[in-house]
Amino acid sequence: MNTHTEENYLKAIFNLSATKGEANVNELSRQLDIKMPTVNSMMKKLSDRGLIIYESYKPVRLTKKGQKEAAMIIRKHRLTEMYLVEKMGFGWDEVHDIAEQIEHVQSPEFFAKMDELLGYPKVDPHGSPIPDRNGKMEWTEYHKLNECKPGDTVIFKAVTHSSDDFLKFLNTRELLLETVIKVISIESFDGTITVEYNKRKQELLSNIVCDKILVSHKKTRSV
Amino acid sequence: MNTHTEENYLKAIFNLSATKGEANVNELSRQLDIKMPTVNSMMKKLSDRGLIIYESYKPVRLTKKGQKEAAMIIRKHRLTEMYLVEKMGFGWDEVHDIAEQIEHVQSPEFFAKMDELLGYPKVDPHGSPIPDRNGKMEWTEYHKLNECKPGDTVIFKAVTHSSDDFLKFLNTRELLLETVIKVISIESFDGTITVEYNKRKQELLSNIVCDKILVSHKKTRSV
DNA sequence: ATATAAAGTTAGAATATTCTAACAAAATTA
DNA sequence: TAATTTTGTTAGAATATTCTAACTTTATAT
Ligand SMILES: [Mn+2]
Ligand SMILES: [Mn+2]
Ligand SMILES: [Mn+2]
Ligand SMILES: [Mn+2]
Repeated sequence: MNTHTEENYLKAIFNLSATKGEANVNELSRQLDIKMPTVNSMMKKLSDRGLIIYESYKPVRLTKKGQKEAAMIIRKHRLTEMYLVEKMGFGWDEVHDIAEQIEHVQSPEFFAKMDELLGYPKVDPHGSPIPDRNGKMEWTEYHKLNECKPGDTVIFKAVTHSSDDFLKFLNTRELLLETVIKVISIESFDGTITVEYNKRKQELLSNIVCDKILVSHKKTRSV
Repeated sequence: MNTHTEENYLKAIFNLSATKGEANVNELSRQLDIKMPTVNSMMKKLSDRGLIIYESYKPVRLTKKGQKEAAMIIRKHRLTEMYLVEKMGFGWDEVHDIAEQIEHVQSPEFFAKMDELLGYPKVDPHGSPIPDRNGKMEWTEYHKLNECKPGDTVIFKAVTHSSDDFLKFLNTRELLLETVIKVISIESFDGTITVEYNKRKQELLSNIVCDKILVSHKKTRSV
């Protein structure tokens, strides 16, 4: 079994890899708030343990084994977040820090029970996919809201960053997952987007905010 | 804040103190499965931190501060056990190991929510009292089943030891908390007790089992 | 192509937690 | 009381995780 610490490194590598397929020491250092030499040592250790591929001066990649173990921690994290929101009544902006701790609990039964009580959810409260027991997860191809065109009607499906502040901001604007959003216009000089949703008209969202919002295009899908 | 490790020591001291009011190094060593010299070092550390009173060759006692902090961990442990049983459907024999881990979660909101969802319970699934937010707990005076006399009719209120094995044994005998038990006879040579409860007649319980069962005498209480 | 900056590494040290071996004190037994 | 057992302590070492300081390699900018 991995220690609490090793699990946090694996998870960070997994998350950084999500976009680029690899993670470098410098980014891990920032992400984990741990100095580079410390990260460097841990990379050697994880490499020795067969969890990552590591060669000096190169970015690290998870091995099959590392991938699987990281996915299981992410799975526990996201199941926990979902449980906290759906079964305990927390807001989506309140669950990350708690899940950050509970993800390390060693008890397959505990997470199996959560999964069951939740009805085997596929996504967490932030729209991120929950890996299944085998570490597989379905990535639906979403678009960033700041890449949509005026006239597009889209559905809010996920956030790419889930800091408390950002989520609380979305709360104040009534912007929840599954909200149908119509893109009205985009300012050419700063990318500010004007949208409509629910009963709100002429709502302004900065480009930075829209960069963190993932949407699917509203289309009638043949079932 | 205390580390995970320090919390486990505090809890062990608290539990051992429950009976004698103090704990010695040797017992702590056995309880925690940590060698005596290690426990000895930790006693110095906890003493330096003002959590216990410690003098060489003497048993340790919790200070006010240590008492309070230990009680808060016990509170989190017992609330968790209650939540797992009442809200997630686990058996009373399945929750200790999970609670042992979740008790270390740092999130007042998380435990406050559990408490609220449970309706502010006073006891855990094993009949042990749950300390309140101030660390106070109500100890009802129960009797051991092996100290009852033939003819007594009592109510099963708590277990003093909650190992999986023991609780599973009680499950197989349909012995749950609140069961009304009638003491029929006690063998003088080995203390084996014959009892009746539910629809079971002439049920035999060893003295060792009865030593771990706490009961209250069934009496009409004026309300 | 240099020079500068950024990223990565090595060396050495600190803290936390644990252990074994050896010794000392206290309690129990004879 | 003296011998023995149990309990407790000290010393010294190992592992895990982290840091700072100094150095090296790679990437970027002039
Ligand atoms: Mn999260
Ligand atoms: Mn974590
Ligand atoms: Mn317990
Ligand atoms: Mn614990």
